[in-house]
Amino acid sequence: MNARKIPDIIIGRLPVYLRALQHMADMGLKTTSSQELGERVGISAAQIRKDISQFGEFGKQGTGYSIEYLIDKLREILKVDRFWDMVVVGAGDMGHALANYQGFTERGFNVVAIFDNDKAKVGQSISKFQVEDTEVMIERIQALGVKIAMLTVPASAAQAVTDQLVEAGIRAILNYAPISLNVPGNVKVQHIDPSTHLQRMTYYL
Amino acid sequence: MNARKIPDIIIGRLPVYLRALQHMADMGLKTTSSQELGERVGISAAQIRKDISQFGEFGKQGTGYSIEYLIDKLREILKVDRFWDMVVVGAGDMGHALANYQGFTERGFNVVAIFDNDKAKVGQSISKFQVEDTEVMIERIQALGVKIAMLTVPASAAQAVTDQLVEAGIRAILNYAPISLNVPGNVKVQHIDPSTHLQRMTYYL
DNA sequence: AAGCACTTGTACCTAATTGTACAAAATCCG
DNA sequence: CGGATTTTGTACAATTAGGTACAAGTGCTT
Repeated sequence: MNARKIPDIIIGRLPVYLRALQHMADMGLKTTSSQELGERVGISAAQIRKDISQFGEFGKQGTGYSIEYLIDKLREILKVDRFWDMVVVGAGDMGHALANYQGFTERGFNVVAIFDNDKAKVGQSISKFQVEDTEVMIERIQALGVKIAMLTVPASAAQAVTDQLVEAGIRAILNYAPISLNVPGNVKVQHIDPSTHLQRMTYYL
Repeated sequence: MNARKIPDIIIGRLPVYLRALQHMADMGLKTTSSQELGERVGISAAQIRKDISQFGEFGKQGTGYSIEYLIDKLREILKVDRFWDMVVVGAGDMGHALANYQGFTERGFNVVAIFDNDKAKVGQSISKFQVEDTEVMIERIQALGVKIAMLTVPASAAQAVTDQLVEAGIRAILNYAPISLNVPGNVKVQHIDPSTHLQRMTYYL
């Protein structure tokens, strides 16, 4: 992997390739081509070759890519060749769903705690966790050394909680609250807002 | 709104602007500028002006934009100046969360039914709905005339269910299953996969 | 062993996207 | 009331992203 600055748009496609490759591996496939992978993910073969070649020459002419090898390389590039601990903030329906979600493990993630500011919810069991009070959130995050948070609080509380998360040392936030968050430049945010995604499609209906 | 082909990347930003504007309106603000809006959503002022100007001259020099007026225009452009009925497919944790979610109403959406293929779940109550059998899904969707679906089934079932949805006349799918879907060109898909979003951030950690 | 089919990685080209800068319009303020 | 200030919309420039095409390597088939 070279140190040249890679565009974020390329980084955004790598997890999609990785997901498709893992699916192919699960089906018992051993090799694939940019052509085949492209058809699966809906991206041109040339685009895929160019994206992958940013990081090295992982393919073989005539044969294509070894699925297992390419998976290893992509996991290394995306730094998911390890486990990342995460906290969930907000123990509503979405917080429950995320805490229960079984799909994180095979993708390199692991929920370690869930917080809420509602005293009625604190102490409740969700999956294998007990909801903890947001009052202890900063110290708990720091003690655990967690760098990733999933935010499922109401929009009205999201920015204040975000500020706390940043203070606690969180470096990546998956934001389910329907509001744009302001964070320092060294903190990454990804937004998941169903309404926003839906509105992007209604334009075409 | 002129008929010139607008790039999808611009369409994707409009819901973000709209969300921020509605937030500002809720706070009682009457006007804003591309500068202020840009700071809120993390996009350059020039970008915002250019995006908005694709659809008309909605601002006023020296003053900026009337928030209420711009909201109206964006809702019209995105076709959310009306209500869109939606179905949820998959009555797991995520299906529950979406069926219970209170945030759709104010953004132009409305869940009307929820389906699952698990007979044990059929008949169960979620929010104000009863889970229906996927066996009747196609006819129900057609009878209701629904065009939008949210897909929360396991990855292994996702493509088969998608094919059914397309057959039923669904034109937009919000896909929560961790797999790329193949659909005809007249059907839009948006993917929401927390692991994918997370992996896009771990690269930078 | 030679020819054929397949496939990568990249050089080159084109298209799309974003940034810069400013004229023109509107408001503000003393 | 007039100059200073704000802000839009857009022309133009720069940058970024994507498409095309092909040399060269690999394996398969006969």
